[in-house]
Amino acid sequence: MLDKSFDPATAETEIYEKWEESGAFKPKQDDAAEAYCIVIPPPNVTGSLHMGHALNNTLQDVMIRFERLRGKSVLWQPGMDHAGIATQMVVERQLAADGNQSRRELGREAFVAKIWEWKAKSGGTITNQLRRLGASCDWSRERFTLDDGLSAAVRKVFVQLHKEGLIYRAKRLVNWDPHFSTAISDLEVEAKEVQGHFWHFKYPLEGGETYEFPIEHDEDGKPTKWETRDYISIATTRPETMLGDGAVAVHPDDARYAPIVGKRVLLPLADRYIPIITDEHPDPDLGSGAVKITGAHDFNDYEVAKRHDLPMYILMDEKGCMTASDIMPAKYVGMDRFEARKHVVADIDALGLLIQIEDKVIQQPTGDRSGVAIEPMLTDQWYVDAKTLAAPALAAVKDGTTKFVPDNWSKTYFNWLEDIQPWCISRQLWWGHRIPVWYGFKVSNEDNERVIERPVAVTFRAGSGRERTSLELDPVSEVFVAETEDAAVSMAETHYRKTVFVVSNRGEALKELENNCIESGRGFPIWQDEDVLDTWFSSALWPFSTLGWPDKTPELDKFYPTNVLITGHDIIFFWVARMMMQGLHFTGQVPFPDVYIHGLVLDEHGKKMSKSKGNTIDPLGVIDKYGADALRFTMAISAAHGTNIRMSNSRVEGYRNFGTKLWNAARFCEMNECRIDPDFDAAKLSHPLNRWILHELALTAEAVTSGLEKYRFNEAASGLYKFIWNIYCDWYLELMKPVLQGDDEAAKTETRATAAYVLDQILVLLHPIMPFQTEALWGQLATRDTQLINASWPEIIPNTDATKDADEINWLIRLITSIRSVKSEMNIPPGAKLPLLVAGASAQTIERLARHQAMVAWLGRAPSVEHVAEIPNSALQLVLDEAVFGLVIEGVVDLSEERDRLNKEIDKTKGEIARIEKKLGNENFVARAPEAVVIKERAKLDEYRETLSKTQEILARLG
RNA sequence: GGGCGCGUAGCUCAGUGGGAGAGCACUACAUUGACAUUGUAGGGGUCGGCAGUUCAAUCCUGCCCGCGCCCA
Repeated sequence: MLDKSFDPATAETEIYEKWEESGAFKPKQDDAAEAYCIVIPPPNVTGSLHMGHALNNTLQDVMIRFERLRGKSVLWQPGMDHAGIATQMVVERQLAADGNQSRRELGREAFVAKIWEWKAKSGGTITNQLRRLGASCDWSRERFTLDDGLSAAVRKVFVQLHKEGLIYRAKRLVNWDPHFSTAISDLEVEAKEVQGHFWHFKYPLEGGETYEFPIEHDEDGKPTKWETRDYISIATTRPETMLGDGAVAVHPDDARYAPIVGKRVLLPLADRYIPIITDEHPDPDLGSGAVKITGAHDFNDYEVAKRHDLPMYILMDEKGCMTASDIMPAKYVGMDRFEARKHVVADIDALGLLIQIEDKVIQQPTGDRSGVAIEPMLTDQWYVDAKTLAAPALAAVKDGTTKFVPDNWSKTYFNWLEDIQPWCISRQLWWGHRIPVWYGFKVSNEDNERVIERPVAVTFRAGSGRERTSLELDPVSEVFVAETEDAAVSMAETHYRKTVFVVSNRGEALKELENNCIESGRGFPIWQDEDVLDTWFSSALWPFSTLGWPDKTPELDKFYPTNVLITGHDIIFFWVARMMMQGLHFTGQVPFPDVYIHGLVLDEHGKKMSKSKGNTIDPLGVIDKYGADALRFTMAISAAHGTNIRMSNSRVEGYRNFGTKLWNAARFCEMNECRIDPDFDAAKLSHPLNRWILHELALTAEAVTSGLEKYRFNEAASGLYKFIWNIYCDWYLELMKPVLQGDDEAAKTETRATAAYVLDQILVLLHPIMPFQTEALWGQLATRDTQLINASWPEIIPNTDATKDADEINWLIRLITSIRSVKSEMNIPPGAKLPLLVAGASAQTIERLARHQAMVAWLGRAPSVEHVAEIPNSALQLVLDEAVFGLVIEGVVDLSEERDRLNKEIDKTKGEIARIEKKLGNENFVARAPEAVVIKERAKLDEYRETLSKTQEILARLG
């Protein structure tokens, strides 16, 4: 006997372990079975399950379980990425909290060892949380982006792209995060609106020159009043960068400044002269229309500086502190940039050159992890030629090889890829894939021994004095790009034609040089690039590196390309585009033909959930309270194409109740000895009730199947909800009761078997969305040697002959509903047993009434049915198709109430008739609408007219 | 400024070129046998506004109003 309800807390873990232990999550070993594969969008190793994960993984698991039930050989490939910055941050914080040495004090090797320790202990909590959700990943194949195999793939890709000229080193402006002291990608920068200021400064013209500047204008914009100025007014939101200005720019059409274009101004504080140039960039209507140009610290200015070949002065070190003492007065050196800002403003003011300070809301570029203001910085970094790789990735979506679902997201994808910038892939971190590049000194050609050592061209030096190879423009390095250190050494040896040895960095190499390593015969030192690769560089390979690439593994052969990537739209740039680019380049195939983009999970007020807002809902809390199935069902039924999901406990509670409803239906079946009959044959059913429910089941199975095939999770879920609750529970089980209490043994046997069969199929159909409870029922309702997770998806073809049965049962349902409705409207207790009269019934109705008398008696509370010539006024009357029914009540009918009720019916019917008559009265409609539509309308009109006249007759007879 | 999307019942949201739907909430009634994590019945909407296409528009097109997200 089943318990009164399902207890997720005790059952779910047990069920999950059984699945996993039985090997149910591994792909079926059957060469004939079609392959189906999804790679998980790897969660971050520091991550813990949030609602976005819950949605994302529910949908993946629904597809995985669905296809597994359909008999495919299914692989859901799980794993995590190493999340360079995030992980380093977590461990650094932990070190600090525990009062340990800092990262720098520990040194690279020891620090990385600490991170591995951390990972072993607390990394990957999310994988256990995914188990709570019911995710049926093949955990035996779990991968991590820093695994040996995946790391080898990363190195191979780097080396090959470099050989092909698609990876190169360049000095460009990057987004620099001064907190983490690393470059970050555009996508890791958020524009945050903050209250800032617009500082207006005077830059005096060289030699005290003056010009006439218009200060008043007439209606046509013509200047009417001028003043004499010996300066140009500029405005800036970042005063500290003025120390690195290379010019002042004005728009070429800006007549106000025409007289002074080409002249020079004195840059205050820095005491340099800089030119006034023209460029399209300044907006004449913004501020004074004159813009200071700081090429090394602003993306727009950088472009201007390049166009005009202006000098670019690097003002800050990796921590955002002022440096470069040859450019600026010594007093600023070492100051934090915001401290320097205060001083610069004060000093300008002291010179009498501060015009005004305006309040201004500014879009502050902010590091999404660090939360500090991003500093555009001119540095040497490694870049991927993303534009070249993007071309095939764009084409594959344009020609439909890969489809976005819903399709409108392809536009987002196109917009980004069409305007893609070179992808900066180096990060100044310690946690990640070390860049497989080794450097050595350049040597002169003559003797191939004399090292050419020149000072670096641009002083960008770590505040700590630490050597930073990759950050310096270093034209004196030889570069050896290789997959392994051994390969790099042998490349270098070939190059130098001498022995080569590896040191840890350039400083070490210089020391070796001083110690005459070459002369002594020890050979040439080389050292590896100290930087690591962007985490996304490895994630981009995920769909094939996890399957074993570059080895030709059976898994790669069988499961690549994968079938679908399921993810959120915020990740189109991060994942989808990059996986497409690398997948196409290295395998020649798209990584997935479908990309399903789901919405975001919002809080109940429609706001994005975020820790800082404190409006997050913990999915594990929801699972604890309502069970994983309820959460999953909520996610699935809410996942309509193109919509976000508002999460609230009341919804989850509702779907938990749905689960309980099914549980109790199963319990009812069990109590009534509805057991699976191995010889059950759906085609041989004779009772209309059973033929009808099979028909409804087939329609549902079809709807669920096609819903899931189209990633219309909400349609699949709501189809199941309606069938299970509103058809199977509300009607089938109710209509079944009188059958089971009757004395037709054959009908009882057939009905019991049908009830059990339909319930069994329900469990299969619902399993992808509610795996735990369905598995529990599957195990408890029958003794069997299989788990539901491995059952077979129903292949039911809707029975076209069932229309007659469907009409009949639907008629029965309408009759019972009408009886209940009349009683309710007339304030008669629903339990009151009223004999039923019927007049004008057709042969079919007479037959149906006879056949289903027990059901009418039970659900309609009608102890008897009597055919009469005319329904007397002493009964409540209702019209159903051709027949009129009467409910015999005790005592006298309240005629005025009865008239009101009938009049209401009449008004309703009249409204319908008027609407259809108007339509049919339109000649154009009859002439142009499809014939079927016209016929349908005419038939409806006839029905309504019949109902109307019958109801009017009843009313007339009431007097 | 560019792109995407949204506006349908009190709330949250599906949906469709041809009779406006669900869940929750609400009202009334019911209740010892599958289920109160329930049942039955019911009220409630000019489908944001204006114009156009069409025999027919909540749905297609354009404009407007309001809102959200992404990119610059």
